[in-house]
Parts: sequence; structure tokens; C-alpha cells
Amino acid sequence: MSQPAESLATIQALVKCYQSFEAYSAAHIRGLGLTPPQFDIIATLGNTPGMTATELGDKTLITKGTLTGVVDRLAGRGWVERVAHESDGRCQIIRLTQSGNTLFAKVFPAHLAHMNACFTGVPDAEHTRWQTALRALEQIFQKETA
Amino acid sequence: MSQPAESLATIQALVKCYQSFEAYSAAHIRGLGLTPPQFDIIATLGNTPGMTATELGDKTLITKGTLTGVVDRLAGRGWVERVAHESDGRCQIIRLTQSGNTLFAKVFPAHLAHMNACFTGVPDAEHTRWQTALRALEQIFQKETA
DNA sequence: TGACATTGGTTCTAACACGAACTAAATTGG
DNA sequence: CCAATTTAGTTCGTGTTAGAACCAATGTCA
Repeated sequence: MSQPAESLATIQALVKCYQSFEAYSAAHIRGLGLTPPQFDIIATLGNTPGMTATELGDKTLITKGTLTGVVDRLAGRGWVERVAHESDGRCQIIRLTQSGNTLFAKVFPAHLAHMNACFTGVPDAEHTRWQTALRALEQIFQKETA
Repeated sequence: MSQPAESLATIQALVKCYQSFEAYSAAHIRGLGLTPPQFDIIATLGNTPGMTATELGDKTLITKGTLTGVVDRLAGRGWVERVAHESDGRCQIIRLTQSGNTLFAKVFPAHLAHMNACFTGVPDAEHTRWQTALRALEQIFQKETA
């Protein structure tokens, strides 16, 4: 039986944990000259031939209204471009430009290394425990959303 | 030894878990006619005599620049008010109004119940496991931020 | 006491977030 | 084949976000 107090404590722990991660991660990304959503898009488009805006939104969890603006700004800096879909006149393919690929090759490994740095010395068993817990907790919220 | 792949998997699990929570929680809060930060502030001020903007920002993790705007809108709807601090001329005490208290009494228990609903049948031992994992993971990011 | 740094809040800018309304291009059903 | 619906993206309104510049009140210290 779960007391309300336990649920609350679990939620608080989750929120604090995520905010710590976010602060750590976002600070580094901003240091690279990007915003977190921008990095997310560059990282998602890297090593792919591009994808439609809908697909990109699904992967990054950015809603379509927001995506238009973020892609606009990335396109403005010459990192991504929109090209027509060959068969469906409604879609556009969004993909990295040359300079976008160069950027990806620079910032993606750098950020990965930065994130990895704080996990030095953590045994795999610990990762497994964390992942198991997080996936179970995720199910808690998803079963209700459905 | 932690492989990079494990760190990445842990982070992805954390992000997905948090986003599930956020989606579940925020949808309900918006249904109550509030935004998540607004709810956060109402919940923090409830059952207190009020506090300074700095204190409120510390508790809600809302930066001071943002707080000004959020409090402005809440004050505009008559739910909170700013009163002068008796000894320090720089501070203001932010507190719930009568109507803010009424709102708090309505929405706070409602949201608590909504959050609690998805944890029905979860044993305390499971909560303990989750909290232990989340707090350990939080330390990972905090030790680097310091 | 008087320069100087600190602290508490507001304002400003650029960007993101969500949902709703909108346009254009498919797709579906009769 | 055409009307009705669905789907893809953009636009718009309101609100949130971080960080920097700013102002006024306070504290410090020589």
C-alpha cells in the first residue's frame, strides 16, 4: 500500500534529480553557443539523410508550432535547410547543411564527453539499477496517460 | 567501469521518465486553469504567512526575473499580493489573498489526489528503491556542478 | 561618515512552450 | 469524380525561461 507521503517523496526526488541533470547539461550546451532544443535537433539530424518536421518533432518531443521557430533560427544560421518532399507536397525534409554537419561533428562528441565525465567510476550494475527504476516509474505515469 | 553507452541509456531513461511525469502532471494543472509555475507558487504559498520573492524563488526554482512576471499575473487575478517587508525596504512579502487561499484549498488537494492515483497498489519498498536511485543519480550531476 | 560592494526586485531581450486557428495538400467514401 | 475528412506546417496569443543590465536599499569597513 502506498501512502500519499511516499508518492510525494518519489515525485520530489524525480523532479530534483531531473533539474540537476538539466542544469548540468544545459549549461554546457549554452557554452557551445546553442540552446538545448537547438542541440537536440542538431543531434537528432546528425548522421541521417534528414526527416520531415513531424518525424523530427516526434523524436525531440518538440511540438510542431514550436518546431517551426526553432528550425527557422537554425536555418537562419545556415545549419539546417528545408527541401521539398519528392512525393508528398505537404511535407518538407529538414536536414543538416554542410556547415550543420561540421557543427554536429564538433558539438555532439563534446557534449557526450561532458555528460560522460560525471559518470566516471560508476559500475554498470548501478546503471542497470537506475534504468530499471526509471523505466518502472515511467510506466506509472504512462499507464494513466493512455 | 561505465561504458559511454550505459551513461547515455541512463540519461535517456531519466529524460523519458521525467517527460512522462511532466505530461501527466501539467495536463491536470492546465485543466484546473493554472500553468505549472502558477500552481507551484500557489502550492508553495499555501498554509504559510507569505515569504519574500527570493525565498519563493529558492523553493520553486524559478529565477527572479521570471518570478516577477509570474507573480504579476497571479496578482492580476487577485490570488496573491505583495506587501512591504517591515524592516528591510528592499524586500516584499508575497502571500496568498483570501481568494488565493480559496483557490489553494480547491486545487492543491485535487492535484495531490490526481498524482496519487497513479501510484495505487505500489508498495512502500518500491518507493524506497526509486527514491534511493533518484537521489544517487542526482548526486552524480550535483558533484560536477559544484 | 562616506566610498564600495552586496542584496532584492524589476526590466529587457531572445528563445521556447502549448494550444488553437488557419492554409494547403493528400486521402477517403459515396 | 467530387465533397468531406485528415494530415503537414505555419501563424498567433499567452505564458515561461535564462541571463544581463539596471535601480534602490542595505551592509561593510577604513
